[in-house]
Amino acid sequence: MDNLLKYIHSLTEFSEESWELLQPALSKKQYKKNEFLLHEGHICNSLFYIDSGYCKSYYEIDGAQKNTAFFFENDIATNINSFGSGEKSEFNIIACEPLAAVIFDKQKLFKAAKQSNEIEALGRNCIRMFASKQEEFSTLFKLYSAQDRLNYLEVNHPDMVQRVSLSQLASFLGVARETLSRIRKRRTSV
Amino acid sequence: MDNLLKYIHSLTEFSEESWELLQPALSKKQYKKNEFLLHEGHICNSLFYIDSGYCKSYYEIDGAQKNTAFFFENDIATNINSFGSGEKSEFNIIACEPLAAVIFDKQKLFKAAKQSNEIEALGRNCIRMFASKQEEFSTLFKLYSAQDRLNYLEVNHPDMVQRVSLSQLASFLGVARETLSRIRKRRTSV
DNA sequence: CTAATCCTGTGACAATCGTCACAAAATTAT
DNA sequence: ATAATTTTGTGACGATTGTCACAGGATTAG
Repeated sequence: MDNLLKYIHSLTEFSEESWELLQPALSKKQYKKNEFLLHEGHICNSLFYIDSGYCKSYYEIDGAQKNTAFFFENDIATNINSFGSGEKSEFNIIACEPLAAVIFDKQKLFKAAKQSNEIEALGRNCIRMFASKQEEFSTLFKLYSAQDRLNYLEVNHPDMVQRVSLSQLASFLGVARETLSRIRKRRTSV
Repeated sequence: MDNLLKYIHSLTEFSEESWELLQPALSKKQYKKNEFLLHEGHICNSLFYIDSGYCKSYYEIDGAQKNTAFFFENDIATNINSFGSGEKSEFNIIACEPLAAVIFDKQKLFKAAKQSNEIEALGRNCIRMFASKQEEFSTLFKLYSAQDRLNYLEVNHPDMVQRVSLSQLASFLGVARETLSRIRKRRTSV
């Protein structure tokens, strides 16, 4: 829980009392590689704080996996729409490596938030961070070419480029596997 | 303010008392066409509830406008990252038509939120809606081709396709103006 | 260690897209 | 109403991308 506490302190003011109040909403869980954190068709009632390892969200379309996000250490993974609205998730979240997460239970989190403004503020900040991240990646597609998007990731999210395989990165960047391979070749030779 | 009140009620429980408490944070403003709601380089300290008309956010890159979002009646427009973090905005928000907005002032909104859990919840819901929307459009690029993205907009956001000109829509869909014109031609002839 | 599986690179070719250029159509301003 | 401006359509052409196919390399499972 040490990493989580540090993470929380980096986001917002947080007293020891709030931390105690938050405990009932938290649980640790280990996932094996390829184990699901969230299944398509299920309702997302959790926020997943990633303590170690990483996971991805993906849609299954015509039998192919289309990756829409990667979540690493100190990220919060969730389906923000399903979590907020209670609707079924249209995508999956799956561990890409052995993964350790701290799970925030929605109901218990809301109960705790009512008892502490700091917990309330924490929740708001998590959602805001999530929104900023979505905006960032959404903007990439409108401003840049596929090649520029790869550049951007290499500069701003080098960890992602290093840890995620080319095949996995391709759908995230909105191009075919082969195209990403050729882009990389063009880039390195220049 | 009638529309705003309806909008709030559609999102969350909201007592008359909360409504009264919220008033000091609100102000109405009319914008002319091409007037800025938010300027690049400025800090975003407002949420803009769009009462009538519509606006867009865009980056200015190499002298060209790259549109990243459109906000219509009953939408909240803002730079969620700048609003939350206090950093300068990297993009502009500009009225595309004569526009009437209700502006939420950040400082006063936070003050009001401390006095009412319902206002607090409203703020959280607005951010969540914003995050969902970003996620929706971000996903489009990873799952679909340019043609499919246009299809999606026509089905799920017909108002946008109707009200926004082709040139404006193009950068939002991540393609050149000419390409969008040809995609539309292909589509209608099939 | 060996076999099976997965990942990456690459060739070929057609489809799509970006860019430049210009004309027609639509909209806006005076 | 007329002129000015903006928006849209389209041709040409080169660049980029998707798709199919296959081979070599890396990784994983047993």
